[in-house]
Formats: sequence, C-alpha cells, structure tokens
Amino acid sequence: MHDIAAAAGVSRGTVSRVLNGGYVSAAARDAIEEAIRQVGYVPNTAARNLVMQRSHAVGFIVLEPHSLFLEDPNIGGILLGANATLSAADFQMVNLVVDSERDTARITRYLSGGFVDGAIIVSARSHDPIIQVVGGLALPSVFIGHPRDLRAEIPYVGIDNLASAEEITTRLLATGRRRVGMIAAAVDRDSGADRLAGFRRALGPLFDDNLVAEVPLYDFACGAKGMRTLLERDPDLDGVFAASDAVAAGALEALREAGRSVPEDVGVVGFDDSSWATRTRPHLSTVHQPAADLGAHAADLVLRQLKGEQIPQRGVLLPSPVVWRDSA
Amino acid sequence: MHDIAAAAGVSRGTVSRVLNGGYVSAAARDAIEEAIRQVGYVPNTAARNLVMQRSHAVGFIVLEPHSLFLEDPNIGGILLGANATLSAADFQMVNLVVDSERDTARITRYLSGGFVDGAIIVSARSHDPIIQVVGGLALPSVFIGHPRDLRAEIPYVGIDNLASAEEITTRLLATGRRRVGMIAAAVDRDSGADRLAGFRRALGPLFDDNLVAEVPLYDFACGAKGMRTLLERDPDLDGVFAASDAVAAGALEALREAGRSVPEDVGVVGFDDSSWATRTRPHLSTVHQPAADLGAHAADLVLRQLKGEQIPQRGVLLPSPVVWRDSA
DNA sequence: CTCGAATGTGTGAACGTGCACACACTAGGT
DNA sequence: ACCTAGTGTGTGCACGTTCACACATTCGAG
Repeated sequence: MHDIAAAAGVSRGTVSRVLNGGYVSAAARDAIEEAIRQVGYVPNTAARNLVMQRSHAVGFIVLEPHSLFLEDPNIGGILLGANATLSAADFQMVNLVVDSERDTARITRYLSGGFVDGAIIVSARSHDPIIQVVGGLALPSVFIGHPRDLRAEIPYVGIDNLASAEEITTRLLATGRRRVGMIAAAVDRDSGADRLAGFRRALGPLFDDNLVAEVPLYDFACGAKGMRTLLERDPDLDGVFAASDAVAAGALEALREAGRSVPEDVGVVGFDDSSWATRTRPHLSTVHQPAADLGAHAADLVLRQLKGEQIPQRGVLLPSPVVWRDSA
Repeated sequence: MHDIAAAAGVSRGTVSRVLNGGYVSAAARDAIEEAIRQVGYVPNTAARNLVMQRSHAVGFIVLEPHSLFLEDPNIGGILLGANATLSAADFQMVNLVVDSERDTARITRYLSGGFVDGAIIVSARSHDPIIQVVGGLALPSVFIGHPRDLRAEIPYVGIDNLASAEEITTRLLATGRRRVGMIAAAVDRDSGADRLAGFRRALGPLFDDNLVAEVPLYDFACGAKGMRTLLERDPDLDGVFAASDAVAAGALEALREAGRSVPEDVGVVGFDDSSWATRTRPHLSTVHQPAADLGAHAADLVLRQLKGEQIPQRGVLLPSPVVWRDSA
C-alpha cells in the first residue's frame, strides 16, 4: 500500500480512503487507481483482519459422521448455497465436521479463537452440546433446522417438516390407499420427529402405531429393513411414507424382493427430492427440499448479523412443495 | 499474549517461545502454560499470518459446474480427505468452484492475492487456462488427475485410469463375453480418454470402433443414452464397460427397458466404486477409486511444499483395485 | 581464573492495514 | 474581515504476533 501511495504521489491514508470510501478528490482517485492497476496491488487480508478484528471467515459446522456428510444430499446443496453467498460477500467458508465428543471440544476452541466471525450449523440434534457452546459465545450464528432447545436469540432456517409430511401423506391417502405405514428414520432428530408427527396428523383416526417402523438413519439400508418390518407386521399394506428418498429407495428394494409392484400394489412417497428420487424405478413422489436456498439464506442471516442488523423474525421456514412423480 | 506474559511474570518473547519452540526453562514454561489455561488464551491467527506472510489456508479448486460438484461422488470424497489432512495441520480449506471463464479471472485474482498459501486443483482438463495461471504463480499446488499439458514442475496425484480400465475389461472378457462395447464418457477429459485407451488395449484385435458410444458426461442420463446407441448398433452385445458407475446405472436402466437381464444376457462393469455401485440391481462390478486418499495425499503434498520440501517424484498414482460384484 | 559454549530471557522492530486526529483549503454567510 | 461548514489530505498509533539481537547466567574445560 505504501508503494502505491508513493507511485501516486499521495499518502497511505488517501489510498486507504479510495479503498474503503471517504473524501477523495477525483484527481487523487484516478492516480491511485492507475497505480493499483500498474502494480497489481491486492490488499493484504491478514493485515486488514488484524486491524479490523475480523477474520472474514464463517464456519460451516456439520454435526454428522464424515460418511453421512457425503451421503446426505441435502448437506451438499446447503454447503453450495452457503458458499456462493459467502464468497460473493468476500467471506471464506471453513468446513468443520463434528463427529465425536472430542471434536466438540476442538470446535469450541476454534469458534472462540476468533478464527471465524460467524457460524452456520447444520443438522444439530436437540440437546446437542454445540447449542450451549454457540449460545454462550455470542458468535453470530444460524442453525439450519431448529432443535427444540435452541436459544431464543439464535435464528434458524428450515422447512416445515411437519406440514410437508402431513401434506404428502394426505396426498398419498387421496390416491385411495387405506393401510398406510411409515418408515420413520432418525426420530431422535427434530426433522425425523416432525415428519412422524406430520404423518400422524394426516392419518388422524386411521393412525396405527403398529404401522410405524422406526429406524435409526436416513439411509438405504434402513429403508429396506424398515420396509421388511412393515410387510411382516401387515402384508396388506398399500401405502408407505418413507422419511427420506434414500429410505424410500431402500423400501422399493424390499418391496421388489417381496414381489410387490409400485405403485400398483403399494404407493411409496419419500422426502427430500434428492438425486435418489429420479434414480429409482419408478421415480419417487416426494417433498422438495430447497437445499441451496437454505444455505444461501443462512449465510445471508450470518452476514446481516455481522453488519449489526437485528434479525426480525427468529425462524425462517422456506417452502418445500410436494413433487408428484410415479411411485404413488 | 502480552496479558499472559504479565500474568506469568515473563516477557512476550518467552511466551512466544513456549508456543513455537525454543529455549525455555521448565519453571517459565509451567507458569506460562498455567496462565494460558487460566485466561483461555488463543493465539490470534491474523496477527500470526501477518508477520509470517502466510494465510494458513489452501484453496480447493473444483473445475466443474456447480451441479456436478454435488453429483460427482469422487469430488466429495476428495474434499473430505483433503479437509481432514489440512485441518489436522491447522490449515483452513477454502472451496472455490470455477464454472465459467469469468470465474477463472476471479480465481486468478484470488490465488495471486495471498489469500491462500497453496491450492489443490480438481478435475482440470487439458488446456484449461488454470494450468497456465497456476504455473505462472509459483503457488504450491497439486493437481488431482493429470492434464496432458501440466507443467513438469507441478506435482499431481491420481489413479492409473488406463491400467485399471484395461484390468477390469480383461476381467470382463474372462467371463466369456465376446462382443464387448464401451460407453465412453467425457473423452475430452484425461480420465475419460485414458479409460477408453485402457479398454482398447484390453480388447486388442477384438476392438471394434463401432462398439464405442461416446457421451459427453459421466452421468446416469448419458449412460442410458449410450447403452441404447450400443444396442442399436449391435443387439447381440454381451458385455459393456461403462466409464463410470453413474453411466453404468444408466446403462442398466436401458438394458432393463430393452428386456436384457444383467449379468445373464449382458455383463456390465463400471468405474469409481461410488455409492451408485451398491444402489443398483445387481450391484456393480467396478474399479475402486480411493477418493479420500487422493485428497489426503494431495493435501499432504501441498503441505510438504509449504515446508520447503522438494517433492521427489512428480506424479503419484494410488492403487485402484477392481471390485467384483454381481453385474458381471 | 578465564574463556567459550550452552541455555535462558528481555527488547525493539517489523508485518500491512484502518482509524482518529490534526491540518489545509475553499466557499458562503454574517 | 471573520467564522463555520464542507471537503480533502497527511501522520502516528494500534492491532497481536514473530524474529533477530543483545544480554544474563551457568558450567565445564583449559
């Protein structure tokens, strides 16, 4: 910066002003901009960060085992959406995968160390220690999804899992299905619990506890296992709401093994509208999850907190429309 | 740092030495470490970066459209592997997706701006402008895959696409297949061209140009299209090497439509050993691609360059063994 | 006893910015 | 002629480190 000040015949202060705004004469501005172009000057991030007490980085914290980080199609979309918004604002995104208790300690140190100015937290469960950590840190943060015990002052972005689950189940019932079950995955997660609650609400008096197969994960293998359980409990089943597309794909596999055809014998609906949905045969009817938008929105909320804005409404729910294809 | 120096009754210099190594008495070290714990002190990255002229960040540059960034199962694995290695060394990974010519300019500015100390570049094509940029920048970099015109002094990590393609094709021939075709995707890419070359070498005199269907992308839809083309050209085809698992999955779909059963009528093999491989029916015989290892290795090479080490061999090829399942 | 090496420790100068402040000039109103 | 407000510019300090250097102490060898 000193060099280009010298080249333009002005002082460092003036250069700083053309870079950051302030009173500068047209002549000085032109000379400086010319010098910048000539020298190929780029401001030094470290020095700027140092004096500004800002790192210009936002943590993207994924509370999942590493493998699920890849498997879960939503996380990738969220990441991309957030990354696009952040890099447009000249912020870096730092990926942090929290897999164990030990990692929680590491992340706590990281977040409190001024390495990042804010954080986007993906797939936190209720009672996750990270909630306390972030709450105590006064670090501008946004959760994607909303754990029940999330502090009131921390904003979140999500979809209405309950309403969407209710909607697609209702839609499934409208196709004339009478014995409809659910493969409920990850009910320890808020998304999982809400999807189950939505299913229950859609069924109303038809709800039968026996027709809910609970499985631990949102994945293919659990879907197949859950489907087999349901078929055992009621061979006359004619409809299934799978808690995710991966689960639905597993269910399709189990149904095929059992000799049932979809959608003729059994109607199947999923959730997420991930790449699974169009890889299966038949293509899945499902709920579209606007992953990239979720990420972009979350990033935007972090950025706005960083600018000192007050976030008016605490939670934002993005629309998640039903996409009707061939599996039901 | 000044505070904890005061608390421990020593000078900043001594504190710096316990942090970075050097002559320190046991007494001083204990007092300082106690003070650090008490205050909860964490060194300031920006200040350290400023004086060290290092950003402690490495760019992860993906030369793909945003959508493929998600679709391609390898990139996710590479990213995770690289991220693990980098964060273990206290380096941040900055994701940069290059999608257009305009992005190339942006990345060039970014790389030359001292925002990152090094770069890992994924899926560059031959003659990609990024090669010139990185070559001219003297920025410690590693390519994953090796474009033909990659400068001699830039190391790369990859797998031997040619040898592996040859191996799996040979294996397919060994099952007794006589008319074997290939769905060759992305032959403008080095990986695509090498896989085709390996196929050709395995077939030797049996090679028939007519039995190669070229498709632009490594994806499901192209796989289905390519398979239909091959069936049209030769309905008696009894074996197919698909350039990737996604392509193979598309091929399976087209074969099912055409009433062929796999592996009875037609043997199919893929490439990548991605999640596709076990989602299809039957499960795919394929070539395992060590994505996470590739990423970890690349990160390690960047880190070693940063430490000033000379990288002995320019290119490293990681083993990519054939995984034999049910589709052939 | 002296010297040099090994082991510790403190100090000042960077690193490249932003910001507060002091200052200079102009224009317009009294 | 004076003051004030607006506009434009230069200077010094601070941000939190690392590093080179100067200096202090101890210890063993000559």
